[in-house]
Amino acid sequence: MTGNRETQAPRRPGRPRSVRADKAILKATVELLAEAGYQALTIEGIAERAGVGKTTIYRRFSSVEEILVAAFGEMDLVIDVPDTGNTWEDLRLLGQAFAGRAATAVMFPVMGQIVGTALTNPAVLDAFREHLMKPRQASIKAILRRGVERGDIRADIDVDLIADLIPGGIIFHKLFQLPSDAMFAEDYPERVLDTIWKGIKAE
Amino acid sequence: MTGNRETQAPRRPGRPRSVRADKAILKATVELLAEAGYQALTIEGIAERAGVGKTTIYRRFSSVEEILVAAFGEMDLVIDVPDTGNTWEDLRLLGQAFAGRAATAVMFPVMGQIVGTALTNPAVLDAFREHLMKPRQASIKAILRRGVERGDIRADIDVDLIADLIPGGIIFHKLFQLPSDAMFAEDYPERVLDTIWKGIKAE
DNA sequence: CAGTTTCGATACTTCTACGTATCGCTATCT
DNA sequence: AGATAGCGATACGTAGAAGTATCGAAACTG
Repeated sequence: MTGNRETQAPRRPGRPRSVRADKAILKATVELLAEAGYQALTIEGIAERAGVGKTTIYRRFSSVEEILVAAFGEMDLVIDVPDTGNTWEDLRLLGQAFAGRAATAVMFPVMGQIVGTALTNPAVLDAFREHLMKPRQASIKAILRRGVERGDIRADIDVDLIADLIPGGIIFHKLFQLPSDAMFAEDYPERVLDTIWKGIKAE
Repeated sequence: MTGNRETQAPRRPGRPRSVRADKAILKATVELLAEAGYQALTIEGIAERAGVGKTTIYRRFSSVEEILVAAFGEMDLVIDVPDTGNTWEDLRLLGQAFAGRAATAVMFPVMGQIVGTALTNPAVLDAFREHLMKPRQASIKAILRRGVERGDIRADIDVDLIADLIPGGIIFHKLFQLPSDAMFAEDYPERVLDTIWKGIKAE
């Protein structure tokens, strides 16, 4: 068997691309984004931070947006879904984790800027949604479905919609209700949950 | 009475600032933002569009962000609150108007970019929130309070929270659930409302 | 009318990032 | 060993916008 060159490893001649550089580029991109925001994302800045030549980046990507899409693509994060046996409590824990992480960081402005780029480059937002948001919503859905099975939650609810409503209410509050420098009230996620709960609980 | 120079009209000598230029600058800024997004907002671009010299802008503002804050400050928009006599129907109309306007325009990316600037300049987001978002939420609150008075809605609900939840659920869905190029399902605001309604209706 | 300030226009310097080219070196294939 | 392609580094030209300076004209005050 000699003819496996095209199927598995095309193996062009010459020095292979550095896997180390691959990783350094994506890592530097994410770090810069988290620390300094979207506007700090320049090819030159990424190259410097990654300890990599600009050429090395241009050989792989042709724009910052392409790098971001690739970085998000490797991020499929795993959310550990709480399972206390109590559906309400599971949702509360998830909501609080969500709010806590969000309140801390540069996360929200960055999310805003990602949404902002959708005007010229939808791919970035699409990748963000697919790899960063979907897993979070999937964990909410998992809890909701479990609640339905247990009989805690009515079977006729729209799981997808509830999974929008919980994080949506929390995020919207932070973005467009609270002053920029304010934190969440500690019990806010719980209050959101309380209101929604009345609309979805069984009986 | 001779000494009113400081209280009313300081009236410096020389040619007065052109009110026409004032308006043209703010108008051009808002139009550029709506048509081309935040990144198109440059002093030079605004000056050209407003038919005004750069000097004229720098005499009034020292950054694009300052112009934006001023522009938002003049925008206190009046939302006409529907009053059909039916609380649920009032909310549905408002939600649909909201979603309709949002689906059309550059509105969301722009909102995203405004949120994004909060990282370096909270004043812009604060002005946006104060003058653009608050009036919308005020109209939701007005409907909710009327509903409570009518006895359609339970008296112990958290009006502020519900006023976050309705637009929050709708916006979040558009931003982080739908693919970039997708429109709202026509009945989405209504479905959001249905779910929340179960948690707030009287009896 | 004299004095003052703003007007729009234009020119100018500075800065930042882009994208390309070139360097000597290195890693891998045949 | 020789060919090939990637490596980091550096230098370069280009482009867009920032911010400043200067101009003659215009709009007010006293």
